[in-house]
Amino acid sequence: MAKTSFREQMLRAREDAIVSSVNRLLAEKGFEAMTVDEVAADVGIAKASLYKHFTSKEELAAAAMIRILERALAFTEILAADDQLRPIARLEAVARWTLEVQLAGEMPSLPAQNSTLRNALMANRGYLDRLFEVSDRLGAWITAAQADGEIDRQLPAEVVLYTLFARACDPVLGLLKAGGQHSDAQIIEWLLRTCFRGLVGARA
Amino acid sequence: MAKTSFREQMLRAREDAIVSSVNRLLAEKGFEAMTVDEVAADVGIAKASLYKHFTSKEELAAAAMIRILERALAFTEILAADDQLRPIARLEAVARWTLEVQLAGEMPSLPAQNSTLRNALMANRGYLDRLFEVSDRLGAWITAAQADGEIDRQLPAEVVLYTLFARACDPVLGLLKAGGQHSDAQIIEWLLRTCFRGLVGARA
DNA sequence: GTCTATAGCCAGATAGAC
DNA sequence: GTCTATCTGGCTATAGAC
Repeated sequence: MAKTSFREQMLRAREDAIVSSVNRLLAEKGFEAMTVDEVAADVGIAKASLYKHFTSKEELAAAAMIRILERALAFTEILAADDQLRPIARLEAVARWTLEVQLAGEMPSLPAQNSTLRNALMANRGYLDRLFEVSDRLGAWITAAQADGEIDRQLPAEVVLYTLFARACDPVLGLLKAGGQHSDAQIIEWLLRTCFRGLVGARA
Repeated sequence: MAKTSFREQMLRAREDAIVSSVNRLLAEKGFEAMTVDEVAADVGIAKASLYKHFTSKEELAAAAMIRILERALAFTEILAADDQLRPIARLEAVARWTLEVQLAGEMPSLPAQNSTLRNALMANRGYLDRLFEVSDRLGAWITAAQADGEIDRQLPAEVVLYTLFARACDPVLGLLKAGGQHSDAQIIEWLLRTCFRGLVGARA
């Protein structure tokens, strides 16, 4: 098996620090507004050193996207391990998790259409593999929840899946948070409610 | 009254053409990805001529945002004129209208946080006035619909308003449209359904 | 007010010493 | 692998002739 030298550990730690900075800056300002100089300054190294680890700005962002997808995968593992949970409860838990990540300022926003970032991601096997894996897991829970009658059977699973992804970077959270009038917990409850029960609300 | 010379009519027509191009390009690629050269080429005039009409790229975008808000205002006028419509029906009609505009490729996306565009818009009286006017009208319908029990009373009107604004540029529509599997009408029905009734759907 | 040509700037990427 | 210094290209904005 591969020997992990001290040198390599340091390298990993540094790359981890880089990805953390990128992740935060992506969440804060988005891909276009984030500059590589900023990232370097935030990490505390020279810009040229960044390019020894990642060959382009797009690859930097891709690393952050991959990390958040892996965090999502890890969370779904935890949910999957609890066999008491019904599919709808798992979906709600995932949605809640995405909102919490967003509130923590750690959710990089979805790539805009037709950007250089989107092209890079669509050509990045590591990103796509993880995206598909997350989609597969959620997709299975969605169809199961529809079988239970807990998710609208008239909606294609695709629509439900895309909606959950979109809510993970819903600007509504940022707007409410910026207002400063409400607690984080309250905001999350409202957004979960509008996501699953709609603006109309419960009609039990 | 002000005389509208032929010269001035031509000027208005040209500015109108400019704003149309900007609007379409904003919807297609967003503010950062859109270049002034592109706008000029699309309109068919030189870039320097653009700057005789609008003093900056931000002002170009602001003009497009103002136009879409005025279109929204005009649509609310029509709805307000029909006194048979209940508040919830008006809100649904507005939501449907925003989706139709989005499908037509005419909905400029919401300004990202902390961008130069956001700063410019927040300092633009014409934009803010219209934004507030739209918000006021929708706000009145929202509280009325809540009084009717047709919109969730547990949600602050603010949350409902922000959600409607956010759905006007929901990436889900673009994803479904890009898939090419479904008709425009079908996509709109699904998105309206998830917006008002949530992923859980009707439980009548 | 329209054009061509260009200034000025900024950000992504690289050279080359250590 | 890290640094400083620099290259390069693209974009906003403007000068100046007509």
